[in-house]
Amino acid sequence: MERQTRQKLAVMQALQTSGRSLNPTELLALAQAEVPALNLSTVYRQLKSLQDDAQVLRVDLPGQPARFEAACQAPQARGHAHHHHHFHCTRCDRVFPIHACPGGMQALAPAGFQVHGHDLTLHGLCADCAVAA
Amino acid sequence: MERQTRQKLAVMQALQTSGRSLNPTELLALAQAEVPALNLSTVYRQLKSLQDDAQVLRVDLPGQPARFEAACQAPQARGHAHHHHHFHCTRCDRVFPIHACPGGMQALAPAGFQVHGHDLTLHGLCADCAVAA
DNA sequence: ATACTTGCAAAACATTTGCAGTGAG
DNA sequence: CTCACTGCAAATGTTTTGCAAGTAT
Repeated sequence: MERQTRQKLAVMQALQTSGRSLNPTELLALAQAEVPALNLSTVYRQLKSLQDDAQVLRVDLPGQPARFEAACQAPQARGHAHHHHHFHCTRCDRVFPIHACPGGMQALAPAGFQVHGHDLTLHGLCADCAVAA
Repeated sequence: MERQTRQKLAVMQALQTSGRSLNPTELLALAQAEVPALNLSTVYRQLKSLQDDAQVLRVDLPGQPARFEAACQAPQARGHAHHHHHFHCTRCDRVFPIHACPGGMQALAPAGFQVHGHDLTLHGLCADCAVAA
């Protein structure tokens, strides 16, 4: 049986309030506003549990430590999350969701290969940083 | 001045002979056939040096430790490597190069964002594993 | 000879786990 | 009152670094 704790609440709220992908250390700092004694191990454990509940999504960008984001509110059919990609700003290091996909992935693979999924990450400047640069 | 050592030779040869992407530990095992006392630190140091020489490319798949591959022989104009992507077989865990690209990335980004590059990874079964499954 | 490289051990990160004490149901 | 959850410390896995000894040039 899964219990409702202050720690779990704090992690989920920090994720929802921020509105973007956070790494566990950033998340710890934010959630400690709510529960000062919160421990990094607990953040990791709650992230795992929240992923199982489909309340949190893990975001893995190539060559970077994992980040986590609050799952989209609208419940998708049969529990799988909305297919999306990410934009990584090389200047401010923030990550933004991209709700579009080029498609046609099977055509890129060599003959005989079966494509079951894909990950796409765009790199560049976000709107804020493009203005600042 | 950069020196020519048995260790550097062994790392480069292991990478070229294998013909695929290897992680530093796999690479160490292979290169130790040539230089038994070879140390993992040296593998990492040589990989860094070979990347600077553009003889080796780093392959970062989301959520996985880094792998490395021998750079394509044909020298590209102005020293930048041939743009390519990767296919990751979820059964045998091998990684294959994909020399195609869907393109049209700028169109996926929100207004005001500048796309400077992208990474694409396909997941599924390679030809060998598709037959076996 | 000079100074770049190596091997080893230890440090630096990211993440996980064992365990005894705490607290939600 | 129970048992899942927490905090802490220690372990794990990957990559980096300090340093004294080795070796290309």
